[in-house]
Amino acid sequence: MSPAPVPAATVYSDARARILAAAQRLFAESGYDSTSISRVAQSAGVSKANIFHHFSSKQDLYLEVLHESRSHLENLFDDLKLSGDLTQRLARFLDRHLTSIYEREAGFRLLLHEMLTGEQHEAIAKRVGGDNFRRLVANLRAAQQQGDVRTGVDPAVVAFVLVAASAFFYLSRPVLRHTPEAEFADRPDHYVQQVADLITFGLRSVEERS
Amino acid sequence: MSPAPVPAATVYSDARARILAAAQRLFAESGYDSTSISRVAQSAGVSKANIFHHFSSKQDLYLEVLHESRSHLENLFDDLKLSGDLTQRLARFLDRHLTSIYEREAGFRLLLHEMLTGEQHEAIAKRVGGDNFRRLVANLRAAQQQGDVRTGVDPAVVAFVLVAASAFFYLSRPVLRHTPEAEFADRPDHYVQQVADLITFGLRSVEERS
DNA sequence: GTCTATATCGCGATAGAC
DNA sequence: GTCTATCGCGATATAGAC
Repeated sequence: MSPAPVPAATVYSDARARILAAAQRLFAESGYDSTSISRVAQSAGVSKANIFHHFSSKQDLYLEVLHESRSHLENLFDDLKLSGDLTQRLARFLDRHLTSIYEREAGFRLLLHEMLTGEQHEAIAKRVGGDNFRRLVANLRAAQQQGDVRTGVDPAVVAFVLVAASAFFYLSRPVLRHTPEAEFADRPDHYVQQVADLITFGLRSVEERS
Repeated sequence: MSPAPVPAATVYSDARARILAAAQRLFAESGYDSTSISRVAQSAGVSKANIFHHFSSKQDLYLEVLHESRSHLENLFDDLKLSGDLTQRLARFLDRHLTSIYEREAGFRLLLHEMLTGEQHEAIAKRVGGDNFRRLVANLRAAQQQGDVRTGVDPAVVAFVLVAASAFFYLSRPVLRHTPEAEFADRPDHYVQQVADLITFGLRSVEERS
């Protein structure tokens, strides 16, 4: 008996997936308008017409890419609930967050493009910000109620500054590499540790503390 | 005697200036490729051909806009050398920085576009980052040597986090407005004060401090 | 310096063979 | 599902009158 043939319906061409992958890379690099269907086709190894077979329009292709990317960004933030002292917990959070950004660089760049020029702000807030940010704020609020974090600080602001420290580090890095003062540009570990230390202990000299 | 006519050479048309202004606004809103010469012409109230009379190409127009914007961004950071306690100095710095961003919003958006997709990173570092960032780091280093800031923190990292806190706040604001946890999105004063407080004192509860 | 008219190109999208 | 060929349009850029 010959092996049962794979049912025809499941022998999908991978063209669609290759198109999505190529489109994500190119949209992420240069944004929507700067990316032509021709280049996507060339990069994916298919014809232009084939793209319009799988997607009804360029907009449709872009929205599918965006949708896929948003799903992959849903776990962009790690939970902060880790053992150890606060500085190490924050350093670990920042390290994971930065690592996540680089691991999902294309998706993250799409997100930045959308924040700068797009009009999907509500969708981003719901799908990316929503759960991630909510959990992070909740973690900080819990730490505050346990006395690990002093009262008076707004957990949402702290959460945002943590995210900003990683995200803007990614965005600025090419510029920082040409800034002599910013030696930390090539030392993400040092940067992460410094930020965690800064936020945990503050700037004040020890003798000044009340 | 009739009044002396204004010398012809000085009766410049303001078309060039209007083109530059319109181009800056449109490039800032949507980026390079999404902005057509036709729209710039329409917005500036001149013909397409007139734009090519004043500028040799679209690229040339964009580079002139970028050059002009960079000049106006040179004083984006205020000096930190202000009297008062450290928290208030930082709050004031952040407030002025954020105000500068909104006052020069178009130029700042162009900068973000370039950071995300451009290849002018070295020029940005030299013209925008350079002096601004250098002075800020120098201020912090001086405060450190005077004992106002504890040893162990890297002044460059602190400077960067301050900048990131303002810049990423601007970039994220449209998304934050749709994020229930981020009430500070509509309260920049509160946000600025919280960040200054956070960085000066850190997160630790008072009884934990060594 | 400013315009109208036009050239030329590459874009998104479609038609239709295989 | 995939291709070649093509359409129609708007893009950057140019020519030349005023």
